[in-house]
Amino acid sequence: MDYNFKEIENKWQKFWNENKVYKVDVDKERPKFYVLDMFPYPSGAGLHVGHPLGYIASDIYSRYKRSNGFNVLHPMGYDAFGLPAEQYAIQTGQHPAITTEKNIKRYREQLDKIGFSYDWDREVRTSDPKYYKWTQWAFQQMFKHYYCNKDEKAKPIAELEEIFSKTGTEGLDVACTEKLEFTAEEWNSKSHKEQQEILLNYRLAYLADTMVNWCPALGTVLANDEIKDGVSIRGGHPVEQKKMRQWLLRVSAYAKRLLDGLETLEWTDSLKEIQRNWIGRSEGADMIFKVADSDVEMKIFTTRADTIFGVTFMVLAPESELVPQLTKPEHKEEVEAYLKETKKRTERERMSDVKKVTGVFTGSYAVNPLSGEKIPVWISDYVLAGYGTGAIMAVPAHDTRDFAFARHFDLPITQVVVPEGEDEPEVTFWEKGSECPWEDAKDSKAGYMINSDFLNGLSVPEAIEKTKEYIKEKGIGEVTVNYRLRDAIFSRQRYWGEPFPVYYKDGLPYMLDESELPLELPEVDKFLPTEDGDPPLGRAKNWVTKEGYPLELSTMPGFAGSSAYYLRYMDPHNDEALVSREANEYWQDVDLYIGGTEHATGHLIYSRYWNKFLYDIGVVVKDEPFRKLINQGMIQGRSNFVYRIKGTNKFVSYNLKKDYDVTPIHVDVNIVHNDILDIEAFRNWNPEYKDAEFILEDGKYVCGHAVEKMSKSMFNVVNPDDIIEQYGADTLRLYEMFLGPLEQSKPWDTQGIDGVHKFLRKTVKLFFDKDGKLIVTDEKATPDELRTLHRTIKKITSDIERFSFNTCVSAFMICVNELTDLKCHKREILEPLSVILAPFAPHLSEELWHALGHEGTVCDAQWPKWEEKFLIESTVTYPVSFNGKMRFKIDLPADMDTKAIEEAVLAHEQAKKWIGDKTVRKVIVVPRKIVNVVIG
RNA sequence: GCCCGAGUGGUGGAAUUGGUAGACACGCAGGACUUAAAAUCCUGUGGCCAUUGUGGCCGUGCGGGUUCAAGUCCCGCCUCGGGUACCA
Repeated sequence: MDYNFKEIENKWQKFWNENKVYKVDVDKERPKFYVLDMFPYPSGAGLHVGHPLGYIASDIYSRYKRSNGFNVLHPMGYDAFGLPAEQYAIQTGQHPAITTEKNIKRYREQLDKIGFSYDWDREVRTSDPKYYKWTQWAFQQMFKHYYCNKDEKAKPIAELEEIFSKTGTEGLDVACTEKLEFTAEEWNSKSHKEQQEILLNYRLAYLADTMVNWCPALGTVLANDEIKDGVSIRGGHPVEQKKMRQWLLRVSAYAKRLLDGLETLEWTDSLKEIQRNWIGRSEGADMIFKVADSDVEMKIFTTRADTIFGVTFMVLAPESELVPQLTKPEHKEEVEAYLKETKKRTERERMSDVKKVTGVFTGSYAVNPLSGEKIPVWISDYVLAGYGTGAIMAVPAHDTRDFAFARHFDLPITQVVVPEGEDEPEVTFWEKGSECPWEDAKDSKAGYMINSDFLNGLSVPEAIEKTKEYIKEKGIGEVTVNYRLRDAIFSRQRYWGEPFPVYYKDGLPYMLDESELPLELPEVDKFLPTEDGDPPLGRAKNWVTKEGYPLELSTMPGFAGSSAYYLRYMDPHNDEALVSREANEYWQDVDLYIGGTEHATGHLIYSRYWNKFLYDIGVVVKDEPFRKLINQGMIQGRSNFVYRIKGTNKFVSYNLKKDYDVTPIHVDVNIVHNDILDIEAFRNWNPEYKDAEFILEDGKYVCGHAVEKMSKSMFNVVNPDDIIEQYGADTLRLYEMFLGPLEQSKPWDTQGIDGVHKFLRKTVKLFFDKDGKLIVTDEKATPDELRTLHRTIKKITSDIERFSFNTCVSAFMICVNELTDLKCHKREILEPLSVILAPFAPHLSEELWHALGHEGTVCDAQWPKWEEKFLIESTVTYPVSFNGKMRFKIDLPADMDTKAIEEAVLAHEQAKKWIGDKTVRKVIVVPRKIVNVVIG
């Protein structure tokens, strides 16, 4: 029978749909399993062949789990707010909701063709008011909570107000923007407005004046993870620093828990490492340096307090609040000029000339708390205001940046660590006027201390310990931990996002009442900023509350809607809560999450933060949202080239091009087969090539190729619809898996797809003859057939468990090849085979399952168990090596003991040849594996 | 610079705890069927040498090491990919 995949796939997709085969509900009788795909942004280009890779893998795993008796939640939805639809709206005037709807429709059509087991009744869209009601709600909850460091937990802001009114900030240990100090009396005597201003310092969602990444081309602020190399990831536009009043989320409050939580997760080490680096924990000390002839104190953060005797100057960030206090009148002009200069430099410029050393002296001197020495205080933009305290102690002998700065401004250098493996040099101090003995800062991770008073002779770790103790004792500092993780800027000056449920009264923000949620996105005449530079929402009519108070004009960023979508899938139609207690207690968390690694520092940090907050306020039962996470690799494009001889319309074949001066030109991969150009199709492809001439080799035009990003401009986009049209969805599914390990990036090359398609046809042939008649018999299976089947069940089961889907496909091919050779058409073998094939090729398996006489879906068939008894063989073929080199094979009984094996091997005719006149020194026998004879 | 990860035939890749390197597929070559082509089926296919046949040597980025045995473990390098970058 012909393998009529079109008919089969249409038939069963219809069946699944009509019978709601993939609908799931809470079922306390069965264990749950939650498999999630990172939901897509529905772009105008539609899906290419790289997108479904992860979806196919998760679908296989979902079906496998279902067959093993689990109640599997496997939903899909759309991350529907976003810049491209809005940029398109700006250009064309078409409302982004319309564009988005259209794109979603196309995505859905494409997804449906692949045969996924999604429960579409649970679909969510982040741009749906019913959905974003809960995004807005969560934001309001963050506004209403603060973070208590002692209990490591979010708490209601009302509790903080009570603390303030009773004891002020005395003994307070909470997350805040700025450390404030006031008494209860002071708090109680403040006006309501003043109190509200102060509370913003503590709220988890707060409004603050902050330096932001402003992208003029997009007209909006961007978060750190939305920028790379100083330009926006979306569109590649330049970004500059600007101070603006913005909403922020106090993600930094959760830094410790976000870091510690990683230990409990089954994520790849590399992904955990990326998150660890992003969170950036460093242990060190805050130390106080007094300023000479002044009451001012400088607080600095250092991880190397032990090098304090090597400090020869101090540096402040230009933005530091201490700058005006420490600038002496005679240096004022110079300092102000420098500050003006640094402000002008955008982030991008700062990056492009990293090596350029700039700075200015304040005129002040600080006093080293240990040595009592007076050292100059400088200002330089190599010190960041946002990290630590915005001030450092400089140890030029052991820090590259400090060293460069010292050399540039001729500041003295004192070596305090002799690195491991080096001898103590004669000269350990340098100052202006003599030749500098060093070319660069010396490594100081390991070694011993010199020029350091009571630390002299100690090893580096000992010295760190001793200094910490010392500064604690003397009260000149405290041991602290610093995190690199910044609070997330949460405002975007754009239209197509969630409106903030916020209004303003007397310049202060207030939350709308929960009953007024969702606050729906208003209509605007244009999707551009207003003439006054307000965001697009400034164009909306009546964008005010019932009482007439103005509403917030910014909208929320992309990560807002994706931060809790996995919770909403558990209970997608609930109007009373983000997720009901019952649904959340049943589904708990995501057991398996599959998606791209590009979300490592964005979505995967924010949603962990979001989830932890919801956990703190009792909305969800799990502290971490994604227990196991797999990053699927990228599918790259495989481009093809033709070579045009310069100045002509003549093209020369790949292996002949070296004799000509040619320009390589991308050619559509869809008109190239196995690197051979379809010349007719090429002439029709572009009018420019209508009259093209060719220099052929062996009568063919051979194209060149290269692996590049899959994109329209490279003409290497392969559309899953085209593959399905030609080979069917089951072939597409198998081939995507067959390409290689899931986590690995690999180029898409349609060559080779024939192999898996042939495999499916061969499978069909085990069931039907060439007239389409079922030839399956009820005959008893032979040991060989049973061994093939059970070996395959074992291999497939264990390979699915370790997400090795490519080897599964090979195992199926081996199985079908063997059964074909055995001419096996027995139900006893073929029925279990159709069940284990179902996760990979669900359409064909469903067809075969029904052909075998079953009524219900193959999805609910019990996963077969392999039995070891069928795998046992009576003889083992031992490879026999001599000095580690395999020379011949010998068949021996499986239960033969070591001694007998040794004798049998040595008695073998071939063994004599290899031993020759040499002596047998040793014989190693690994039962059922190998024999190695050591001769010499 | 720092931190991860990876280098295996012409190609994608396999080898799960150190135990027959190259499974499975693509491609290529030869053959069968066919008027022909497509499809299908069969055979061969890491390199080098030798050959009537049996065969031999080399071989998992490079150089060392551990081991009876190394693609797999250890040390040093090279190349590519990813992350991050004035983070004190």
